[in-house]
Amino acid sequence: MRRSKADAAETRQQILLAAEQVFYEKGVANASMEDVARAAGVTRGAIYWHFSNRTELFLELSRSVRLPQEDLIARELEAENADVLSVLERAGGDWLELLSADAQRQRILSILLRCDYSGEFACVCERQVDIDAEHMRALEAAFGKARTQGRLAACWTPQTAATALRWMIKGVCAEWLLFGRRFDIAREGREGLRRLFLSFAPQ
Amino acid sequence: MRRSKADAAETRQQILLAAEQVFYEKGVANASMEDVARAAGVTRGAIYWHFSNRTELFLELSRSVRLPQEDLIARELEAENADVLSVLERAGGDWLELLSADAQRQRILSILLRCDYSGEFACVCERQVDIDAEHMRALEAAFGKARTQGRLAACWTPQTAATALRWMIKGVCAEWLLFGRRFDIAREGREGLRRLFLSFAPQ
DNA sequence: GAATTAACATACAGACCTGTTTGTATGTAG
DNA sequence: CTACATACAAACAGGTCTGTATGTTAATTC
Repeated sequence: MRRSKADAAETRQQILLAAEQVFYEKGVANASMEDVARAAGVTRGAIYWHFSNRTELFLELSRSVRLPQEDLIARELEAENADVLSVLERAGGDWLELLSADAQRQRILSILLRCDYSGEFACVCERQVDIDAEHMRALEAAFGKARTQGRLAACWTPQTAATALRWMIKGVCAEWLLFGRRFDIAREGREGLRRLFLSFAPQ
Repeated sequence: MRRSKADAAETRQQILLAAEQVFYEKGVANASMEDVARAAGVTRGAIYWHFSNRTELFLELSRSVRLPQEDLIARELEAENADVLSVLERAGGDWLELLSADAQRQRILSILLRCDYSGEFACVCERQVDIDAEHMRALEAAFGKARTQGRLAACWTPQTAATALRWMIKGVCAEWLLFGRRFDIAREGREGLRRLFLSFAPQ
């Protein structure tokens, strides 16, 4: 029962969706390929046709979400001469709000956070680390620009400011996603960012 | 070959030490009991004698480390009328320094961070959440005291300050432990705390 | 000092789960 | 229209890991 090319693409997408659901519920390591297959309405054969193994399926899944990094970078770059800090603050807040409204993004981020990267999934982790490093460079550049504009308080360096921002966003995401989403991440996140950026500003 | 009570206790300790090593290297889910047994110089029989299953072994291991919470609380409580904020800042910094010098603590925290708590290990996670909640109450109380002393800037509430502090410590620990310990956590951690607590202070 | 029992080692049954292979029906190119 | 490649399903082979049951020896107990 050969399907057409378009059918196959849809099957692949179904598998990714199912993997997202199942990995989210059982964790990447605990979910069997059979679980994923059943959720996708296919057999393991289909999965192994489209993906060579679980790790690659996971890798592909991780590629399908934009992390805060990428969005933040995009926002920051488009603001040439504007007030870099307020752009960054708004971009961070917007991203948190986007996250709070997008269940799929929440699931994928949860999977990435809850996963144990030691062993077979190390390569997935490495990719995250790479993205992270690039993001840090961009953030530091942005804070450097703020510094030359005289908009960064003396007690912060571009590096420490970027680090603090990164820690806060990572912290709030982890807190919210891993422990039952027990607060309003958009509101409290923006509030946290507001206070942090207040301390970034001179005086 | 029945051993004496003292011998048995030592065996148990050896198993815990081995579990720490193996779980750290392979992750809790990926390590087999056989791995742990071999590292401890016993057989799986010994492990199953002392611990009913892997989850309980893991739980016991998690009990053997003091998290930042507990130490911070202790420090904070002993400071009755002193400057709460500087006590908290120093306690946080001290704890990070302690962590940076204690390889065992690093390993256990790494295990706890990297572990996937969905499924069988949910109970371990719950314990962490409970400790966390209690810690937050204590921290909020401390910041509340600072507020009544007029030492907390108007833009912070006890709750938001406690949250920010928690996020920062969690963030720096996760960053350092999970991604190759690529910076001086004691120094940069203290620096981050310093800046955060500067923004806590009035003016 | 016999009986008991604690502290393991060893052996075993069986549950998964993975990766592969084989089969097959159907698009699709020539 | 035929030959082949594609997109799977189904069956298979093998390994690993867990939990338990049972054996064994030496501490304790009385």
